[in-house]
Amino acid sequence: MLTSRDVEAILIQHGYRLTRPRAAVVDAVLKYTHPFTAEQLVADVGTGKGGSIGRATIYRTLEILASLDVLTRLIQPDGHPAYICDSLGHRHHIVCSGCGTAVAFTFCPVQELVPALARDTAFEIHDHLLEVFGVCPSCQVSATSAGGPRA
Amino acid sequence: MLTSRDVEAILIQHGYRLTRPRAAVVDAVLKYTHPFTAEQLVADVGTGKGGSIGRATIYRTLEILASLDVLTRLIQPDGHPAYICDSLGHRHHIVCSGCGTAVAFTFCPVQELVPALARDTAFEIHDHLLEVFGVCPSCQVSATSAGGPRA
DNA sequence: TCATCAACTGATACCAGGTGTCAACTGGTG
DNA sequence: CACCAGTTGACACCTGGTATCAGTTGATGA
Repeated sequence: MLTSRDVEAILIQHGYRLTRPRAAVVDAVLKYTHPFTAEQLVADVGTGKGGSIGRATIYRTLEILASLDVLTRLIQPDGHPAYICDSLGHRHHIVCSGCGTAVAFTFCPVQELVPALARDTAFEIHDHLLEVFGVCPSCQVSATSAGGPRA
Repeated sequence: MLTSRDVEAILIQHGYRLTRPRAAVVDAVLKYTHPFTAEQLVADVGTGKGGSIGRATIYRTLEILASLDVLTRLIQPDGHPAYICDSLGHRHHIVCSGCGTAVAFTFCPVQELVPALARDTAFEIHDHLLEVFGVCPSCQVSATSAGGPRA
């Protein structure tokens, strides 16, 4: 698990300044256990709340953190982009459509598929996007205890 | 490959009326060989052009067609949603980041992963999202002939 | 400690994509 | 033909994200 020190070190390593607003964004980001949207972060640390960080700054910082692989950008079931911060490296997530909990998994089935896919389609494959959606154990329980799930 | 007749039959089968605007949207949709965005469709058949179909109607019709699996909703490399219409069933796409060409593949590596993932995470897995991005053969050629690719 | 300067910030206006509303219209049915 | 639910199109609105720019901040060297 990353700490704010780690992230700050990464920022500096890459030639970014460590400013107060950035530190605040990093702190907030590390507190999330679920995927969060940019707007959520704006609501949390944006102007008028505990913090007073401008929208633009927050979006810019998210951009930077994502480019440094500190944050992973993922797509929510409703199609909206979200971010999650767990640790470095290539990984995918299962996201609970009930409570939003995300669990990461490092095994990437697409990487195994890439050679065959490249051969079959003659495409040069550069990247991929994979999200899995489902219901986490605790949401399964509450759905059952609530009298059975209903579409 | 689907024809407009097929799609119209599907619509009626599911209790939707076959109206002139819907038929026009279906026709337009079937003409696309590449993934297209809703706004593109609005530009093509929307008010003021050859057609005169309202934005809302186009969005609504896309929604219906996607819910009937006539259209597949996919995510473009820039993160914007797009639609593609090739045929029915579960499938994924490789999208060329140069020209937008999409090639479908029916083999889904995620389905094989689902049991293990469900066991490991205790999630009930319902759905997934998979897009692969790359460069198609003809874009590879033009990149080379244009003096070599550049990051 | 101070001066300098580029990087950074926050406010604001703006833009694009998408949705909600509602009166008018249309197609299917009897 | 009359009726009515489903559908349409115009339009206002909302939301997420971006561009701009004057002012501020932090790192650096003297």
